[in-house]
Amino acid sequence: MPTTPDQKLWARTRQAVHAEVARTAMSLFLERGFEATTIDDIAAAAGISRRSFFRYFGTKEDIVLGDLAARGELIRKELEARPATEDAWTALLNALRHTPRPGQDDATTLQISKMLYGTPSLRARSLEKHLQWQALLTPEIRRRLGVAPDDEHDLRADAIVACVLTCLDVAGEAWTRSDGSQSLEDLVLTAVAAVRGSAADA
Amino acid sequence: MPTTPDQKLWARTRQAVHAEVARTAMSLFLERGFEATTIDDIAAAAGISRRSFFRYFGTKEDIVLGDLAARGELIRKELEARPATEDAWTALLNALRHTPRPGQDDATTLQISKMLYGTPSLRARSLEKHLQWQALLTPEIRRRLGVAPDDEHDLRADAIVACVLTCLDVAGEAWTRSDGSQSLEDLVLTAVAAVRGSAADA
DNA sequence: GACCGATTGACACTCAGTGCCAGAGAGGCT
DNA sequence: AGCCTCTCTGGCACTGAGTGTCAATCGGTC
Repeated sequence: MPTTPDQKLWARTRQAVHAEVARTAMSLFLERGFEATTIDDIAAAAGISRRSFFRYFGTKEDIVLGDLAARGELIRKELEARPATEDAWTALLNALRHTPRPGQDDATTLQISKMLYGTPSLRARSLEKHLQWQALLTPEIRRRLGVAPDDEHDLRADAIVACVLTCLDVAGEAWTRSDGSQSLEDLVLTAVAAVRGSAADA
Repeated sequence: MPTTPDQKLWARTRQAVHAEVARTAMSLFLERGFEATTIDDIAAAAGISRRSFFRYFGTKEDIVLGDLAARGELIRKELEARPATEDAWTALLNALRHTPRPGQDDATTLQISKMLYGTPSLRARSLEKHLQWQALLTPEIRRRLGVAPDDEHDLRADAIVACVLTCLDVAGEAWTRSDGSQSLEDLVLTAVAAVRGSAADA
C-alpha cells in the first residue's frame, strides 16, 4: 500500500470508526436537523459510548466541519504551487478552485449547506474555520506582495485573504439561497468583481 | 424629560439593573478573564439570582457584545443619511467612521479588544454580529448600486458590505495586536486600499 | 504467557441555558 | 381601602455539551 505502509491496526480502525460515526451522525442531522440531534442520539446510533464520541470529535460541530481544517491545508499547498506570475487575487481564486471538494452528490451538498447557513452554532464555527484558513494562507500572500511572510506589521495580505474568503462565503450563501441553481464559481467571481470594481481575470 | 416622557418605573429600574450587571460583569471579566468567570460569579457579584441574570442577558457573550446590535442600527441610519453622491464604499466607510463609539478610555477599549480577539466564543459571536450588520446595511447599498433593495438575486451589495466589515475586522485585529499604537481609521483605509488595488478616497 | 500502550465505557462533575411555579410589588380600577 | 392584574423575582429541576478520572480490555511485542 503506497499510501499506508501498514499502519498500526488501531490507527486504521480508529479511522474507520471516525468515518462511521461521522456518517451515522450526518444522516441523523439531515433527517431531524442538527440541533435536534443530541450527542447521546449519535453515540447510541453509532454503537459507542457518549464518552468515546468525544474522543473522536471535540464538538458536535466538528462532525460537519471537521474536514474544513484539513481542506485549509490542501488550499495552502495549492496556493504555494501557483505560478509566481499570478497576482495575489488570481492565485487565491485559482487555489480555491483547484482544491478538490469532498465528493458528495449535489443534492446532499445543498442540504448540508442549508443546514450550515441555517444553524447559528454551525455558522459561527464555519466562520472560525475561515479564520484558520486565513492564518494559513496569509504568509504565502505576503510573499507574493513582496513582504516578509511573518511581517505582522503589514495588514494588506490579511485584508486580501480575508476578503477573498468573505467573497467565497457570500457566494456560498447565495448559491444555497438559489438552491444551487447557479454555478458557485461564477458567483464567487461576481462577488470578487463587485468588490474590486472590475471583472477579475481568472 | 424630552427623551423619556415618564416611562414606567420598572422600565427605568430594569435599565439601571441591566447597566449595573453589565458593569459588574465587565470588571470581573477584565480581572479574571472571560472564560474563567462563571455566570454564578456574576450573579453573586451583582446581587441577583442566576435565573434573573438570564432575564437581562441571553448569553454571557451578550454582556460584552450586546451593544453591537444597537450600534448596527446606528450605522444603518448614518449610512442612509450619507449624500447620494458618495459611492457604496465611501458611504459605508464614512458611515462607520461617523457612528459614535461607546465611550470608554483607550486603555479599557484595548483591554476589551484583546479579550474579544483572544476568546474563541466571543470572537465567534462578534462575527455573527457582523452578519447582522451585513443584513442591515445591504439594502441601502443595493439602492446605491441601482438595484431593488430586496433583490436577493444580486449579490454584489452583499459582497461589498461583507468585505468592508471584513476590512474593519482585520484592521481591528491589527490595531489590537499593535496595542493601539496605530490609528484604527488609518488601518481600515489601508486594508480597503489593499483590497481595492488603489487608495480609497474618503 | 507476560508486558506495554492505546482504547473503551462508566461515573461524576462543571457550566450554560430553559421551563415552570409560586410569591412579592407596583399600578390601576371601583 | 380592597381587588385585580401585570411584571419581576428567586428557587428548583432539567437538558445538553464538554471534561477528568479510573478500572477494564484488547492489540501487538518480546
